[in-house]
Amino acid sequence: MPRLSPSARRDEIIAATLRVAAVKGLANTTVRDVAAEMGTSSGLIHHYFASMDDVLAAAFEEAAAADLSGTESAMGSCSDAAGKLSKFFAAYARIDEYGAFQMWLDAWAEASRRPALGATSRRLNVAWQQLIVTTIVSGSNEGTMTCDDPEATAWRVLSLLDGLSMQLAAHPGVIERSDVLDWAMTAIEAEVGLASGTLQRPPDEQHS
Amino acid sequence: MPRLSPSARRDEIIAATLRVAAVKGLANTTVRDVAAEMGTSSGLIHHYFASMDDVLAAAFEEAAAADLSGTESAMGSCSDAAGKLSKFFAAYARIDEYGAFQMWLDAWAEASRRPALGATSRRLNVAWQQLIVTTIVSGSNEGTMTCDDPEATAWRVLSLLDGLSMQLAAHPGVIERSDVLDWAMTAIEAEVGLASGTLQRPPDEQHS
DNA sequence: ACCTCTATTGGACATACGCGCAATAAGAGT
DNA sequence: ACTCTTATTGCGCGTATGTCCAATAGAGGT
Repeated sequence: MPRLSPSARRDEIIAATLRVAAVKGLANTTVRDVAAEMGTSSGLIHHYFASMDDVLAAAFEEAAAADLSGTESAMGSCSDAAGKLSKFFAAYARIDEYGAFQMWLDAWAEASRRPALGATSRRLNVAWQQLIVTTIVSGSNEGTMTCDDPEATAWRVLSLLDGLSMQLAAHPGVIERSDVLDWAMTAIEAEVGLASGTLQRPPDEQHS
Repeated sequence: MPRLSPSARRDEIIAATLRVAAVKGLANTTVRDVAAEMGTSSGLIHHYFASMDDVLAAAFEEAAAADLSGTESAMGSCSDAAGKLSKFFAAYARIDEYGAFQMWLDAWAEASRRPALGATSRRLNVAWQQLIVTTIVSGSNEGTMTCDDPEATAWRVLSLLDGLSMQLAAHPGVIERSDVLDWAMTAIEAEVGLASGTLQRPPDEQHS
């Protein structure tokens, strides 16, 4: 196999890991799977990562951080706090439609068994929560929102969203995808003192 | 080891599997672990179960069904709907304190990859939701609660509870255990038109 | 007592895993 | 051309897994 620069090879390992994990799940992705996906030897992977735990953590970090920064920049296109929240939910919806939510389920289940993956999962989860917190705070400063405890509200809304999305991913059909967003948006409207229906619901996309 | 009747031995295999799984997690529980826990040989397990998958599915089913029926009977000790809801949350809290929540995380993550486990997980999850639904309906009949859509309310409350508990299990320390129950109970109070604080909060148990 | 059924044993077998390491080869700087 | 660095190989080690099977032992019926 062609000799690559360390950073290019590292990126390719992460990309290959994500391709495998999308099919087999994060927890069931092995060193040999990744090596076969790249068409290289398995030893190469340990030349760049000290352990498989680190590979999985880096891969999860890559995917989740991309989703996070994408959401962050989408929110940046709105100047008002309510508009930012609408963008937040629209971005979240796009992510779990793509099937990326399964990776979060894998990460949460493995968090207590793989230290590096657990630390990454925790950090990114908190980052998502902080996205909501700062928006609520800016809404308070605008005077359009009121909230006693933005930290707690953010955890409640994010956990509601996560819990509902988990049903969507694990038990397809028990609830509707469009309900998930609507319910979560209604919940945060009530939490921050917005009139129900203020936040713009994303169009309900039809799938085959 | 004493020779047992097939049904007794089957039950003991399941019980031993749960004892191990509480510590190592469902996904990481092996045939040898279970055999060692029982003090028997590993071959014995395959005399009763065709595969390890079947053992895990049976164990998960047993544990989740036991938690469910335990909660159901605890709720039966109250005649009023609000009392039943208080019992529901108290029972839920006891379950996730025991560490059984990790098992649900494993089940949700694997649901889309293991059909048997997925079907069991779905069925029991719906049963938990229906526990809330029937209580809300009986509260409506009593005249103590009002709810436009008990099915939707039940999914929202259960998902909030699951989402928050997941943070508790996967990322210890990011939120407080006592907050989880309090937030979920406050949410359902608002959903069914009970005054905030009506439901009895379980005492906050201290751990070492 | 014997016999039959089967619960139970203990280990073999093939496979898979993470990880480490000596050997190889490719590219960059001189 | 020559050297030095290091990306890459290919395989081996130790361990763990699920599954299978011939052999053993214990209990109940006759």
